[in-house]
Amino acid sequence: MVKIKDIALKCGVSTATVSKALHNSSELKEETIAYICKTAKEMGYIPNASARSLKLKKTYSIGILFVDQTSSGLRHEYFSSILDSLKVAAESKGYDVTFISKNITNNNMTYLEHARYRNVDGVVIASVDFHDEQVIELVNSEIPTVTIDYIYNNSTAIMSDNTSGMEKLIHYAVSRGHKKIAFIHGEMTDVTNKRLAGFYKAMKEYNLKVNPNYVLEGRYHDPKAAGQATKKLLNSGEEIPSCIIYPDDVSLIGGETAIQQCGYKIPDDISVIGYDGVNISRILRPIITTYVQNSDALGKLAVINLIDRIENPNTFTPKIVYVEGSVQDGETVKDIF
Amino acid sequence: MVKIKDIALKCGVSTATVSKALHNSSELKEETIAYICKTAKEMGYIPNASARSLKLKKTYSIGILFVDQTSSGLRHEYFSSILDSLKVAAESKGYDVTFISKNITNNNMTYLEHARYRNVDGVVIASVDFHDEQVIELVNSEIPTVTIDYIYNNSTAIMSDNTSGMEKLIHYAVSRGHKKIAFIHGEMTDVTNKRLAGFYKAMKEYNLKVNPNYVLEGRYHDPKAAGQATKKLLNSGEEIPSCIIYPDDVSLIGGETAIQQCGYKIPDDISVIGYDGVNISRILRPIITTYVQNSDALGKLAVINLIDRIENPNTFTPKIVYVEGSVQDGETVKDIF
DNA sequence: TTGTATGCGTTATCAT
DNA sequence: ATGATAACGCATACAA
Repeated sequence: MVKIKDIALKCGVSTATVSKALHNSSELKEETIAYICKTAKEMGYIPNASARSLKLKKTYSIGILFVDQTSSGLRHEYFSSILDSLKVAAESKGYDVTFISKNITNNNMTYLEHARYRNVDGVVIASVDFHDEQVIELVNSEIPTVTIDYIYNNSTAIMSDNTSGMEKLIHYAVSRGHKKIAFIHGEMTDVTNKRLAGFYKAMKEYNLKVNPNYVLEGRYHDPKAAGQATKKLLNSGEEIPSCIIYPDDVSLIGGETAIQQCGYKIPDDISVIGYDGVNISRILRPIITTYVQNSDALGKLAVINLIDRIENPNTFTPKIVYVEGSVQDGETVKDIF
Repeated sequence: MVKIKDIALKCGVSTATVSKALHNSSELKEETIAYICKTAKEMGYIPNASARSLKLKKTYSIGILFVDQTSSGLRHEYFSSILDSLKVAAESKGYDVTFISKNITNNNMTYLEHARYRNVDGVVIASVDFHDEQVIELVNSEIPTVTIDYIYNNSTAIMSDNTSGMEKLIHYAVSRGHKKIAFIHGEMTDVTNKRLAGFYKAMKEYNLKVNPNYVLEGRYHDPKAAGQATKKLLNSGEEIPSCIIYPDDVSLIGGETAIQQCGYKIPDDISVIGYDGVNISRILRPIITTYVQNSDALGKLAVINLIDRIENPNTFTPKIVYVEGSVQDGETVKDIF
């Protein structure tokens, strides 16, 4: 690998001059810069990030924290598309992306230790257990962080607006004439709480009574759980709802199967609504009526805000950025008037 | 950040001794090591990867190269699950994972330049245009590489065995009594060529004639293209096939819609077979009969082989590792005897 | 306008 | 068994 010293030798100047030339320093004569840069390119010079980082205490790389449990968040389209947009945004700003995890080497580092070890300039935290002590430690550290879908009081948060998302769905369902709306939600996480809040709030706005038996717990990305909850709902002896909202599009598919097994037709007898707006929701027939989360914007905004904080630490104050999605007008909700 | 010097000061020894202690050098007295390591931990010492890398010319990090076009490979479950398993395997070996791309900083680096800049110890190449000059440059460089689903003659390749995958599918279809088998394949890539080879080979083995009109081109992950090809097939005036094989599970869904629109029932009139075995294939009803690619094994093997090459450069010779998947016995193929 | 010298944190060689 | 010191490649304060 050719280094600054080599260029200096070839050009008959000092390493300092070369370094300055490569940074387009105004101290140097135009022609010196041109000459040095030209030979540097000819010699195939590539700076050494490690050396630079050691000197500058800055790596131009950001860490990305995805949970590293058995079934990583990466496998969910919502997160993989966040990762993708995040990566693109970071690269366009000159930052590289590195995964942060616990298990680096044998000497079990914490997230914070790992981030320090790699000297990342900041970390985007997504899809983790936000109550994990190690995550909290990281957020409270000197390392700039941005969280996705969770709010700490000292870190910027990019939020897919789950409350307004639910409100929009209820609004949509009501505008189609639905009044008996059931909500099968995911396990009790913060996201779920927000959706529940939106659900109750919107129902109240329309003066619709919420039948307590119409609110059931399923699990995210678990069609079987959704199916079970659906059957429980339909076999309870209670009047059946005209519309069921599911935790996500994948759960919805499990729900659809259960509904059909109970002898009902979609959407003629029962309408169904999903959440996420994953790719498949547009491919299946009937097209799924669902709430499309703007995962592209989430990833991009996370990076923009993180880098802004990194590069302007003085003007920084924690922000909460809400990202709105939109209702996908599919074919699983029937007009009933 | 506490550094070796701080520990040395506190312990009243030299930095050299601390460094040795932290590496469990046999030169040192047991008790010295114990004492130094204890205080190091107490002081919250974390090594500095940049400094270490500068000295050792080794970063304990590997690059991962995904295409960075508009629609990144990351969005396909096949690749995101490869990435996930790859990440887990790398971390368990003490290596971190960094994305390699073109656009780092303004001064458009090539893949190779980027890899050199970050001093990654090796690169896993997946989901790219393998004819891209920059990719070829990287593979031919001094940096160890492992490719996924493509073979260069001087780099280890981890291959999802597309030929035997197709053979297994044909075998499965034939064992169910099918003879009139159509194959809608993806655009003409190397993967497609392998699948075509497997298709023709297996058909020949069973002495089944391939109707040329039964082989059509669709596009990967494009249900619309699959639907069009399906309609072309069914409206050609030709006798309809009893079974259609699609480029992937998502395409299959588009095919199913087309088949139903043409007035046929699945699988009673026409059986369908997918490829990939994505999550959704198990969730939909009917469950998709498909070839499940072992993406976990692919990611893991890529890392294992890459690290092996990194750590044992002398004993290395390029290998080709074939990873077999298995037929998922779904509900979209009918027995016809 | 250019050069000299130093230090970033670590490891390794060679003394002691 | 431990310590002094140089070197890794780069950027910068300061000198010339």
